[in-house]
Amino acid sequence: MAIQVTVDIVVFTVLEQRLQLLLIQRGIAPFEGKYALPGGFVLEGETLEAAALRELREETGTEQVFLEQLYSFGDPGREPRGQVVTVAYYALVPADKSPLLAGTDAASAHWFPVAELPPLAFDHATIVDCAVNRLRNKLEYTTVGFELLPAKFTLTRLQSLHEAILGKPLDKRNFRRKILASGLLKATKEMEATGYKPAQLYAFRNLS
Amino acid sequence: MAIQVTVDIVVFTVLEQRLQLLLIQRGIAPFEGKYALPGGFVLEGETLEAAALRELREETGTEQVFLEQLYSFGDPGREPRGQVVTVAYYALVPADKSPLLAGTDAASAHWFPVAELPPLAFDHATIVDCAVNRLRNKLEYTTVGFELLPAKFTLTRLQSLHEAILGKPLDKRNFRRKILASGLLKATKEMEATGYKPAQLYAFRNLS
DNA sequence: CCAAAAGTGTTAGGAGTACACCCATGG
DNA sequence: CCATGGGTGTACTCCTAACACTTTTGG
Repeated sequence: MAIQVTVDIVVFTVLEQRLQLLLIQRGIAPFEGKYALPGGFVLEGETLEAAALRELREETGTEQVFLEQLYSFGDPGREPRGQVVTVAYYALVPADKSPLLAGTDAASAHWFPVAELPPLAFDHATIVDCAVNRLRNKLEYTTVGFELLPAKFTLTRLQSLHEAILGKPLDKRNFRRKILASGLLKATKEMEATGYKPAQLYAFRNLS
Repeated sequence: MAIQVTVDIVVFTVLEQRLQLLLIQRGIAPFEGKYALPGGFVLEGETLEAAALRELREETGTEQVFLEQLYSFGDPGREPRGQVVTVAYYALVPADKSPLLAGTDAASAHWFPVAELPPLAFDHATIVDCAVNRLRNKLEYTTVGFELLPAKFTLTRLQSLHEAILGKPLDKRNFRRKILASGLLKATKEMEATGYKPAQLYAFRNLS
């Protein structure tokens, strides 16, 4: 029996000030009842990225997400039914777009904070570790953070997003100085009126 | 026809002050006569890394190398004979161990400076770009540089290695300060006698 | 004594970090 | 007027980058 190729996706969001990811409870053996990453076989004629996007859509209803290849896992024995090489991806979806899950081949899907994951099927715990590390690293030298926010946001919100991903508090003044110095944001003409003192809303300066 | 899985390896060395990589001239169609990366099918029961090491041994006689997974490529059409997902690796071999090639399924294998590569088969030019970028990045925040040198080496040699990989000159005093401050090297009791003023030989402080 | 490569310090600017108070608004 | 979160500046340290001469050896 030949080697088969799948994709698995670690879908991140930040909800309730915590970094969370999407897991699907398996309805069939092996690992029936355990939680696993969304994913499935790559179809012929399909790119790897297209397969990841398709699975994401089929299992979670999510579209228009940031998606990046993570690593490939192919140890014999990682899948009891035969040798399966999986190309892992990670995705970022903003909390306001989290579709909460009109799944088709998912028995049930839920968000779990990365600090409180249930036992995972296959080698998915390894994949998740790899994804969390990648995300934390990339946060420090890229703009991935913006992918998890709505189009307009306050600096406090961006900061608490970073804190949720990194799992540690950041200094408010230093954070603001660094972010503003990067030139990646532009102030909008709007203020966020909720709460007490109104807060400046910023947007990502996508290409100027 | 099912999707198949291969590994391809970008094998780097530094020879004659230049970053070079290993290419094999294909003896069979498709792309007969063109140069390609060493690689081949993953066998059942084999890990991806084991497959890469096996191909490296079979095609180049190289063992005991630094090897790291790079990225996976699976676009339909990248391989005219059918859909093939390849997991790309890159390897570093010190110039003094470069075996210069008692290949078996290689019609002929040669080192090429990365700046002067011939046209490559399949999507191997993309894979090479990806590997060169990764190597240059990793050089700046890891110890991969040491993998390309013999056990004992002078600082000048280490510097010219970095210059060859990065493709730009470095300041001698700043380079030495930074490397020595990292604490990764220890001076040996030996000097390199070749040439004029003898130079201190250093070794990588592997785990202390 | 000359050619060749080894080795060595200082300064200036930028980035990161630590740290505490006033401001605008809604109730 | 008070509770809540928004917003701001300074000082220190460390890293980076620019830059040129002396030393040791072989021939």
